Amino acid sequence: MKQNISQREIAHLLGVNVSTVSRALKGQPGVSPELRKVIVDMAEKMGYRPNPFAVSLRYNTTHTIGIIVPDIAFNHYAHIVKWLEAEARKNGYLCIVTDSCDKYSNEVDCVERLMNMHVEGITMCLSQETTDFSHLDKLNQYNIPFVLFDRVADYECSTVSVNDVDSAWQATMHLIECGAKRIAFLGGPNKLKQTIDRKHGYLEALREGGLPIRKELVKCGQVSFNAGLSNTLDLLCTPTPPDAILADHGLLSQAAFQAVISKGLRIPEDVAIIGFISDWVSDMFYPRMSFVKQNIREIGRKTFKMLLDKINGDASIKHVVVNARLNIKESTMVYKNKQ
Amino acid sequence: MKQNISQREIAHLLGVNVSTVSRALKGQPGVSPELRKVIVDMAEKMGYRPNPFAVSLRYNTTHTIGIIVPDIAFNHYAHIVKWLEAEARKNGYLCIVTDSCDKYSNEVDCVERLMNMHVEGITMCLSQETTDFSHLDKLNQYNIPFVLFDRVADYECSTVSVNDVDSAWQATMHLIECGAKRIAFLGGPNKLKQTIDRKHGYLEALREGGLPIRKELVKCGQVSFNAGLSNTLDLLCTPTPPDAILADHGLLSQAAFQAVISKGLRIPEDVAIIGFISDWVSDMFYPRMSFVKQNIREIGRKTFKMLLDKINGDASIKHVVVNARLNIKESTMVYKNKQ
DNA sequence: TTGAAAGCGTTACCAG
DNA sequence: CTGGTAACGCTTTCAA
Repeated sequence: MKQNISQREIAHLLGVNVSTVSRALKGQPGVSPELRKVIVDMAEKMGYRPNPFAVSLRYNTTHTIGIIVPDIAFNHYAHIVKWLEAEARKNGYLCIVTDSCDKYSNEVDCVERLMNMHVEGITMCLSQETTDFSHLDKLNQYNIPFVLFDRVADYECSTVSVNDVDSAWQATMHLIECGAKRIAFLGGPNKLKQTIDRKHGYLEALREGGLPIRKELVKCGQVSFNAGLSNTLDLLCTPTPPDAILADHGLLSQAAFQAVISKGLRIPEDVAIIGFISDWVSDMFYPRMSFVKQNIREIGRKTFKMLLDKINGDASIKHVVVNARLNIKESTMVYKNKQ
Repeated sequence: MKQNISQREIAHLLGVNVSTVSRALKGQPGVSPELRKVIVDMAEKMGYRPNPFAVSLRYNTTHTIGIIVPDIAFNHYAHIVKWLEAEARKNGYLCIVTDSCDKYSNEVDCVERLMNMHVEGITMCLSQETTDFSHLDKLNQYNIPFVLFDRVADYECSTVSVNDVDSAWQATMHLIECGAKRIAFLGGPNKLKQTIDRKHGYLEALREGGLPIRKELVKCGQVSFNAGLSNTLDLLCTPTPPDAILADHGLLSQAAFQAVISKGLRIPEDVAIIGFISDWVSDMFYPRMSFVKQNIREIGRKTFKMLLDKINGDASIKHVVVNARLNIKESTMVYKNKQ
């Protein structure tokens, strides 16, 4: 049962000074080759590991970043975390992962805990509730680098996001081309920028496509499976239900799908569906769901890169957009001629 | 732009000693109420945050645990991480999450990095390749507490797992009761204990159910979507294909489902499928997939609890089994009378 | 080439 | 009740 061994102990055992041990182990000049070998061998033998806290204390650096996601169990975010972690590892960083459960209060708490831990930087996806940015102000005050990804906000800071307006526009246009006349938009909270942008793209497409904008076809609410389910059921139970649905988020897409099925309606003949989901999730539906394909790996890589640059002193504010594109599957493959 | 402020600086500003500041901020006795208030107010005003590295250095404790999963992007593991993180937070711990990508070499590296970080404990799900446990030996040597979850091994250490043998037995029995005569087992590597156990349950059930054991219906290989796909296709392309499939892992379940669909076969009429997946994943399939329901939250909670006990000095080795039970959906709802 | 000592921020012990 | 100081493990500067 080994104890943590320190440089001092090695020095003591060898009858040399700690500073010599330090130099030898760090490969710094100023130690004779013979002595160095003796020291290195001893360190090896004793299972020496540098104490990261002593090093951190000295250098004020931790080689650690913080990640905050709304729900680590949801595949979209988990996937991004995977790539963030992969990039972090390549660059010698460890990731402290925290989950806000999509709640603002938790998000604030996560920031607080990560600040207390003195992570070198933070990358986060905002909760759906977040409209107050004082926690981000705090990060700025303390000069802690951070980058927002996926869900960004109207806040002066670096971001990595998806072309929300345009991809929603494309999705809606596609539905129009499929012959849909009554396209519903199933979204998150009205205050969430991601939803605002995607809704904007949707509305623009309706306008350009010459379809009337019907307020009753726009259903925004919580990003949750249950909210998505009941909102979709509401849509379907009106006298003039939608013939197509654009869902703003993976959870809502799944909920919409199930709601439609549960009403005994056919996809895509009765209702076409397109959502913001991953490809492997799309494949699980029957029929497979058309979706807005986001380059998740790229989001992860770009986000980490940007954060690393900031950690290394880049003070500029950048906005990177990782383009998403449509991927058409059976859930929208229909040519309708209604009304 | 605030700098990190130290107790020393506060002491300096107030013309008192650091030790007094320390006592005041820690709420320890031995400071007059008035002075304490002055110090606390000043600390507040200056935005003082204790430096965790100084504290760690002092106490040799980090309030950090390490988590190693085979694939953080896969919902089953991501879900467990969610609950682990939730428990950790409640207890004042942060989680360093690492992803082994189901590779042994990465797993060893993750252990190494977490040890270097001096996490207080590690909880991990082994990679499918892991048959050498020298990295666990190392953890024991250094007296670093750890707990294995989900995938455990024949190694003397604390574990939290699912009743693999029994749940596979139940699943197989269920298929037999549905009238299946040729039940295939789609599993992970033959050396993976999880697969061994589940296969064992499957074979036992066949025996008890009076069905012959057919070697050609047991397909074990990589745990990956592609391996699952090709193995299932192999099964389906034989002259006497299976009429039911038990899949050993979520990825394999999904792969099996798609393989069957892609061959134009009906579920469950031609091939019934049951897998080890989560409920929300089950719901996405059409027809919904019968599954072995694992209590993921309980796995997370029990694992963290056990690790925390170890950190607090409990040296005993415990094996907790979180029971899983069948959840029957449409993918096996059929009564066949074949042959 | 090697040693001695100071310092990073915090806490604990001992004096006053 | 308050101050001084040593200690945690490591690095760096200065001196020998």
